[in-house]
Amino acid sequence: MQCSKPRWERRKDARPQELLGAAIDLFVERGFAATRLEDVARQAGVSKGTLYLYYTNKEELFKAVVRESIVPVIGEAEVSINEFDGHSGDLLRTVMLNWWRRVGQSKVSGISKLIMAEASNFPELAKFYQEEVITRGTRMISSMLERGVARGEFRDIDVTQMTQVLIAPMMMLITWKHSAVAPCDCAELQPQAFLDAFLDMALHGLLPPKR
Amino acid sequence: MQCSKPRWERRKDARPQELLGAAIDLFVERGFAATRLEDVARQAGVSKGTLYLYYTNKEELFKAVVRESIVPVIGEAEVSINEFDGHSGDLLRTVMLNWWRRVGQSKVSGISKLIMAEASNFPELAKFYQEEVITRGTRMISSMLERGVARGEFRDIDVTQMTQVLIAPMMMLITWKHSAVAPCDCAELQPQAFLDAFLDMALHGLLPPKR
Amino acid sequence: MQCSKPRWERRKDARPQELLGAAIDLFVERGFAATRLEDVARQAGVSKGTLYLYYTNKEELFKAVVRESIVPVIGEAEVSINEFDGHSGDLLRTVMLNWWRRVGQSKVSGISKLIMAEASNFPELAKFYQEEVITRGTRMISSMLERGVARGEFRDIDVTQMTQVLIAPMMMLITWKHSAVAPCDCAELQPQAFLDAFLDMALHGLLPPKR
Amino acid sequence: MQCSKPRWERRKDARPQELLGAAIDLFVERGFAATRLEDVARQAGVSKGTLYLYYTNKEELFKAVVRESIVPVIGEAEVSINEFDGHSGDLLRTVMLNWWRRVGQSKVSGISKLIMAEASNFPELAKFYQEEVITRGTRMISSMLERGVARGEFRDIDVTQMTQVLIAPMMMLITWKHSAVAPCDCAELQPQAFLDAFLDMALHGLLPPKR
DNA sequence: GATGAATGAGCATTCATTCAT
DNA sequence: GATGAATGAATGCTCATTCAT
Repeated sequence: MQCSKPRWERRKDARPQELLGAAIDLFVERGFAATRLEDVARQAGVSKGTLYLYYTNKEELFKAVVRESIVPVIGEAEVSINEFDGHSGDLLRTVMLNWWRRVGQSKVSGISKLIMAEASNFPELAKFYQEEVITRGTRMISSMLERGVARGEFRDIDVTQMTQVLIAPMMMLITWKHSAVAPCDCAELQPQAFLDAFLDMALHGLLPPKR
Repeated sequence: MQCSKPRWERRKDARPQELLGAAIDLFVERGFAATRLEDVARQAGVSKGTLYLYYTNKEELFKAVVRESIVPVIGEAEVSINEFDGHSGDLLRTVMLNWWRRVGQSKVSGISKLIMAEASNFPELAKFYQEEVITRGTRMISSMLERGVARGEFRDIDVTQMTQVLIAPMMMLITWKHSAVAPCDCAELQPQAFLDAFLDMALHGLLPPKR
Repeated sequence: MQCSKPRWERRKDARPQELLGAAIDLFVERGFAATRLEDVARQAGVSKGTLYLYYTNKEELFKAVVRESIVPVIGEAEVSINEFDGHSGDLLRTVMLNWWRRVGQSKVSGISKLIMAEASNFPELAKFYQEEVITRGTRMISSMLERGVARGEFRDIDVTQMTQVLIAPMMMLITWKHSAVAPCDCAELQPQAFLDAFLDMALHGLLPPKR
Repeated sequence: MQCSKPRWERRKDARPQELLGAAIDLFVERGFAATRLEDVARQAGVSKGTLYLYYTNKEELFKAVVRESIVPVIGEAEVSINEFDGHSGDLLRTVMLNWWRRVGQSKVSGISKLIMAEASNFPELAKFYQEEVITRGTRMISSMLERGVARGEFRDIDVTQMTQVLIAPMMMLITWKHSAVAPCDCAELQPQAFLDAFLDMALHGLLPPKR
């Protein structure tokens, strides 16, 4: 189980990773349109031309970043939901806090923000992201709500709308985190406090009426 | 009896409105960076140069759009809050539904979305918007929460965090509306249903514990 | 010998003067190409359109400035040369120092500098200036040299070349005065010292050999 | 046996020279502000974009032209002055005639003229040129005068002023050569005759009084 | 006469993409 | 495979001049 490849060949295999790493950094920092491929190449230590050997254009590079960074997180969450068997409120809280740790706190969250910001100027990206991320993520939240309602742990809510209600603050948190403007006089967002406040309210509001 | 169209028409008084109208349309449709001033001018029926007679550059044009479209709405809301004297939950609901009618449902909402998306690439705009809109809007929500707590109509919450919790879904709704990606399989968001679901949950969660 | 015209009518007569005053200021400060007619009009207290009532375009305005400011000085010098009857060296010194007082020390000198700088981009102006100023001025210097040679007060020099030799430092002084670059480490040119040094050397060099 | 011309040719090493060559031609012909970079590129046989691969902007291109064309001449002159050991009058004559051959007679002289003309509109260029050319050139002339005075070969003159007196006609000659206006009725300047006349007079005037 | 709103050609600079080496 | 030189369309902004009022 050794790695007998010579140095430069290992490097060749590593190229896509290095490029994706540079790409995510810059996309997150500047957005899709404002990121220059020359900067991506330079940061990855290769030439502009090389970048085009691996990704046919800017959009394909971006898609690769999404596949690399976000899609796997969703897969893992789907699995953990299927395996969980406690109270649905706990499940919801766990999944959402986990998502915050894996996505919200990492630079990956910048990709989500960027998509919200720029997707309308790049329809191809919008379509891709919708299919690969949004739809699957939404279905995941909905399934937890349905589980809670079915098990009598949640009120009888409008699942479609409540799904969006639950997603919205998480996405907004991300947006604020990456956006130069935010609704707080203080210099820093306090995401954890925000999440606590939100989940507290939300789970409180989802509980079925006491008999 | 000829009526040859003059090369141009002198419309000094109407021009700013025409230009702002064209500008808001295009800014909302394409974002700040992607909007070409030549297109704004053409849509307003004037030449590129004319636009510069009224606004010194792209950023000033954008600021004028904000002053024209968003700032007044905030002013009105501030007034109506001061005059209200019923239950704070009703006040909150009223103000937020009203904001949705005035901003969310109009193209003005596109400006808010655009700012979240692009502010970090245009620090000057970020600063302007933060001061003119975000800070004032945030203070407005907070004051309603404080009123509710003071009058014993709300639980004793963390006002700062809860303010953000309340703002988040509204902003997210706007973002989705303008974003080409959104967490719904259906073709259309249902903002009204979303708002109902959210306010329902939020006001439910804010109520003080029954004695 | 009163001036019975009403206020606004006197003003109308004064317009050309006001415009020329503003024009010379700005041409001297920024050069021909870089001067904006809008600024000239504003400084003269009129509208852009008005300027075009008096001067058909930028070049004509400039010509008027030259006619107003430089041409008369040459006329006066020609007269005073004809009337002088002392030693030609004294005449030369007198005329050149006088020219420095009338032109070099006033903003008029900026026009000469500007012409040297920009004439090649505006052939029409070059032609005009050559005819109205350069040729006449040159002839004037030459005539003094010829007078000196004829009267045995100067060596038997190449008049054409010496004319240029005498003109050159005066023009250069003007150029430096208006030029942002100059061959002195000190902050200020000392035109008077420069002139003294030059005339000293020149008149010394023009004297006929002592028998 | 076809020989279709490629869309472009890769000439990295030659490009800077080609671009500088085109740049100096056009700067000299039209001045700094009036030279369009697109024309420079076209004359060098490349596209606009290529120019920016080598020079970050118009000012840097201009600085490169100066470094390429004028600065070396000054360096050489400084060396030859240090090595000379005859009469200071001969040194002065030699250096100035040499400068005329190397700068005055070539298109390089156009750059000096251009600077005098436009420096005040481009402060950055003025500063650069002052430091790289004017100051060094001035120091060079002064040092020759000081040498002459110290060795008793020149009168005891005001070196600072005389330095300017000597520089002035040389610069003026250049200005006239490139200026579309000049104090001669004939179509052509006769720089050589002018220089002879001037140096004759100047060196004559610098000699110490005969005992 | 006066005004100033309107025009539109003009220019420096950027950057995704191509392709000869 | 890798390089990076070259391309050229795109865009914000300026200003002399025109002309309806």
